[in-house]
Amino acid sequence: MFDVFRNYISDKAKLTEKELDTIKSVSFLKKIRKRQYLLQEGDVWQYSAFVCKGCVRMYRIGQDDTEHIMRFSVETWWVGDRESYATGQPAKNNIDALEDSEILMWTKENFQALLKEIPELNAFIERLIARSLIASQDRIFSAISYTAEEKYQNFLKTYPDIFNRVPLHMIASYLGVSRETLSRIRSQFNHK
Amino acid sequence: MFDVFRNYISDKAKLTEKELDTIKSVSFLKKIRKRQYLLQEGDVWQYSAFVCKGCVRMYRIGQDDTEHIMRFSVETWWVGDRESYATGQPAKNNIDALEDSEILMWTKENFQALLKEIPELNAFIERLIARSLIASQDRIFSAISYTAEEKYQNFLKTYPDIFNRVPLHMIASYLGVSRETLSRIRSQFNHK
DNA sequence: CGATTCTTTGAAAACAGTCAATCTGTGTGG
DNA sequence: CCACACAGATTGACTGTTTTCAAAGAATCG
Repeated sequence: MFDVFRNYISDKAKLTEKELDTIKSVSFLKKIRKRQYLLQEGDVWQYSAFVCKGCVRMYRIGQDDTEHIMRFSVETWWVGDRESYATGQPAKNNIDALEDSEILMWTKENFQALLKEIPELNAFIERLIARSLIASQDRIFSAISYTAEEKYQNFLKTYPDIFNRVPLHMIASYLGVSRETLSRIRSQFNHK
Repeated sequence: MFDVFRNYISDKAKLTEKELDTIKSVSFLKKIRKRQYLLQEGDVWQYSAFVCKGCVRMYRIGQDDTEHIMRFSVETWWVGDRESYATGQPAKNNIDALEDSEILMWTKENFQALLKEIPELNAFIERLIARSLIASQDRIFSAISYTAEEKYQNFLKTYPDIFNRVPLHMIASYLGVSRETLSRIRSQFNHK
């Protein structure tokens, strides 16, 4: 499963075989079943984690006890609660698996050592975080400026690899609309 | 005006006087009048910028030609289009002044040299970016899970120093609700 | 003071949410 | 292999919220 990571990073950061070996040597693979938690609200997230196989979601519980999905991660996406990671505070988020999944993980300690040791990796992670910020900004813009239908269309366009893989009511949750509304938007669109 | 920055950073990063002098030596101060642009959509943003005085906003124009405010920045806040900065691509955002303002700036080139030269500064900026990501996540959660009233209450609580300083219709724009709705929410709340 | 910007209010229409029922497909256990 | 439970998707009727449009009142600024 490390090969998924190796393949992913090959065109994104120029790492030597030795560096990859080092990265591999401190990694470990966690297999989780569908519906199993990777992180529960209240626990502290202390890992870097990369999805090699499967699909997971990160979500928060709102006042009304409903789930609000912050993020989906499929193969070759990273996953984790950055807030808890950065602050050491208990996580506000839950992470669980939507499919049987395999997650490549590093402890925070080990990963930070890698970043110090391998400047290329460090630079790559910086670019990753920069892109993450851009994606967040775009999602905020979508949330405050798009209609429900536009949000859905935009989701399809932005995440074509996700929308046919996760339940619709979860996409609705991600977009911040009710599942019924999303269902109606879709049927409207199909009648054209 | 550099003293505003000096004072701001003193308890956030341990910098020597010499380092501060270096940082100051490559900085420049830009004074902008109310309504003046600091960045216009289509231009490339190539600076790091810190608000010493005044208040600016960053916004995007939606399909329907309406402004959607992505961010306010007042004294001791940073401002800039990170996406354009990171990618070198034309900005999607506009930045303009809501009050006469004074902005401490560095060119991207100079600032990156500073980051290399002063590890403490680099570490501080990393923490800053981490916090920025956390704030973005919270805003996304607010956008997809709160009612309009909750969004407003949360804004008041989160940015008490901003809400009585910028026009209400801009807060409405920031929250993604119409100004009329925000006005009604406020009057409801006042009648208690 | 006049012009502009900002805020509020009213009424109607559009929109989205809720509740409840139904329909579908999937998978499990008898 | 069938029956059943379960998760997911859809639909209808209703309710409630938000937007839109229009107008008018404040506040601010030159």
